[in-house]
Amino acid sequence: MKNKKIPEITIMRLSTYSRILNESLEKGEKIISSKGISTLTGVSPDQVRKDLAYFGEFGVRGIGYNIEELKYNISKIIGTNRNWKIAIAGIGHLGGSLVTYPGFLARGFIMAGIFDVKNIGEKYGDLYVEHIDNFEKIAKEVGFDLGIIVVPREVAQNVADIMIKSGIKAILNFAPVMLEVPEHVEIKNIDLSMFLEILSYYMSLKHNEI
Amino acid sequence: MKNKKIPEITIMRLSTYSRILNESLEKGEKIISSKGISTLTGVSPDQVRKDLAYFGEFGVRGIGYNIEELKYNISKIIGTNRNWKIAIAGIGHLGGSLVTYPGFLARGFIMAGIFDVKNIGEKYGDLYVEHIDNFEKIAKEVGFDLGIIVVPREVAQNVADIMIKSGIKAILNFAPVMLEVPEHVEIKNIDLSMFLEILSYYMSLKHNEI
DNA sequence: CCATGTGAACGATTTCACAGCA
DNA sequence: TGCTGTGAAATCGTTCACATGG
Repeated sequence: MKNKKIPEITIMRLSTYSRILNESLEKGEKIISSKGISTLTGVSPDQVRKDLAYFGEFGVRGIGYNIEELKYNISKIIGTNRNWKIAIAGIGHLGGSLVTYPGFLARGFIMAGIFDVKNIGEKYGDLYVEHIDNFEKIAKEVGFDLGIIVVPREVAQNVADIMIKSGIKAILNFAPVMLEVPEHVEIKNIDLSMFLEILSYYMSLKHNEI
Repeated sequence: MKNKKIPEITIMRLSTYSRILNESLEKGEKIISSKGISTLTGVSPDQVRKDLAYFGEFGVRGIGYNIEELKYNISKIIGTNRNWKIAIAGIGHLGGSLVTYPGFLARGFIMAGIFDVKNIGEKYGDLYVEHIDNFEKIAKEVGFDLGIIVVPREVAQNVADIMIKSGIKAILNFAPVMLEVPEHVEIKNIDLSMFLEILSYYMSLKHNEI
């Protein structure tokens, strides 16, 4: 129900439900049950219902969920009914690939500015690389909501500070450092190596068991 | 202690500890306390000690942890003391950027094969793009441990099946689908859009509070 | 009858508090 | 004394079981 703190993992699962609802819609389906969602996502039906119950009653007893409606409600919950504007800093290999990452646009995120300290003026999609020193000025014009940091770890905090000063509300950080941000800024750190290391751990575990 | 099931989040934190231990070593430090690790990672000191306690007693009471030693022990735990060989499938923007991702090599992962259905023969680093149809043959020669899937979601399961048939032990999947894999294969799914959606959720939360 | 919504039971993880030892 | 290692308590998340209502 309302007014309870929601675990982040619930939000992650909602994001997954949202994705598979789109796929079901594309297949022309209209109704789905928690069991159906479970099959497509690997999440237990109970869990699916509990996750949704945090936010309201979206289903019909004995029937299931109207897919279109549930999709709409989830997008309202996670905020993807708006079109957040993204600024990305760091156009190395990874950064460059994120600029054109099809998944972002598909979920309603708009790439609205790209920044670096070199290759200024180079074109990506329909944006040109701007110098990071112009971030604040351009942010005033464009109004970025969310920043993605893909710069070397030594300069990541600097870039974060610039973004925050310019009014960015959330940061997705791919640099392997813990960035210091004020209370009112949301931050999510992603270290891609970490995922390989988790797999490494499981592989070692098995190997050592034998 | 030994022989208890370890939560995956503990492994993720070990990976972080490992990273900051490297940084401390580079700065010439020798000893670190759980409090020091806490400062550098944002994990509580209690949590740090509990995480390490799953695997043994690595510290000295009243003193702290020898950094070099702890780093060695963690790398033994998560298996990064070995050099896992990686095959990557899908050399689009994201895939291409992962081939040369500096973080992977830095943590002991070796990019050992790259595969696609087009751009065959193109050079990345010191590897050439091979056709995915030759995966099994090349896997026999090279002995890949771990596969990274960065292909469109429609063909991701196919690619996974090929990798598994060729003896791959773990898969990191960037395609937004739940892949079916046998019990003995480890899989980790990453949907980059999900991270943006989590941030979107927190931004909406705040906006709606006002 | 069927699938949702939800308290209650359970299980897992984190925090607390302190004993143990250099 | 200072910091680790660890049971016990508290918190958090998941699963169970069933009442509810179309």
